[in-house]
Amino acid sequence: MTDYITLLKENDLKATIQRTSILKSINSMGHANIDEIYEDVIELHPTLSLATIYKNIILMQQSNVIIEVPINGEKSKYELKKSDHLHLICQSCGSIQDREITTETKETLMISDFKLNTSQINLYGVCQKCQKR
Amino acid sequence: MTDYITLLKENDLKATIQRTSILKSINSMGHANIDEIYEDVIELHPTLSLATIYKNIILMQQSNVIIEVPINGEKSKYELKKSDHLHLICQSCGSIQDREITTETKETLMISDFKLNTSQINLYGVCQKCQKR
DNA sequence: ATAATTGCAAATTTTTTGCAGGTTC
DNA sequence: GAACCTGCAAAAAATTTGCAATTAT
Repeated sequence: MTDYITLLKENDLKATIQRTSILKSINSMGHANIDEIYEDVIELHPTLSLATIYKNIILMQQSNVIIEVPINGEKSKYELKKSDHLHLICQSCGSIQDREITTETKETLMISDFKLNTSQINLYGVCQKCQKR
Repeated sequence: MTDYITLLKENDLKATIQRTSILKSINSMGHANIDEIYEDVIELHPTLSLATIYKNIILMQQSNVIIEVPINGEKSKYELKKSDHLHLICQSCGSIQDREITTETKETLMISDFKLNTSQINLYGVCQKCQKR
């Protein structure tokens, strides 16, 4: 089980209940936007405020504890920082799946004269489940 | 020179001055968010309202005349629909460059059990100009 | 002539801010 | 104990809506 307290401290953030709750919530959903996090988190902590979520999402993003996943026509979602991966976004059911970015893909994305920092690959389409309907 | 009137009519949208102005504006900037479009467009059409821009961005997106480009930590930008390409986003100066998506890259992104529709590839890093500083 | 579009003002939604009280280290 | 964090309420920013007047076809 991931130790959110350690994760936060390693990044010079105080380990508050609010922060560990937000991280736990994001992790359980995989990818979630502000409202989804809020709805989830107040189940256990009814007094946790939206303002606190906004403030912490910004902070934890700056510390690279979480990553923003902007999505066409929707509010950005957030995920825990993990190794490089791409997103399969189903336009039918909205589900998001992670997939490894292969070394071959990475190689084809090397571009001269551009010092690559992070890549963001979102593939929009129809997931397996929805294809079967 | 692109003919925005034809483009709009082909997509069953009436060719109003407001719409052609918005398209012209997006094209001249390459990529622009709502506010940038507004600032640009009122130079020539001071009465064109923000509400009209919002309404039309949504409409023209639905008709696939323009494409949303969501960007980490910023408001989405919009670009004219063109052939598949990826974005090089400079984290230093904010510039956005288009690059062709090579067939090799496309091949490595074929994923079984996922019916791919559109792909969105944003590479964040430092552009050539900024590297030289 | 008809149906669609515009611009305005108002309403709604989303995000940010300031600060007193509480918590973490 | 010092510095930081929270929750509230209020402020600011972003987006949407309704409608009368105008415009495109």
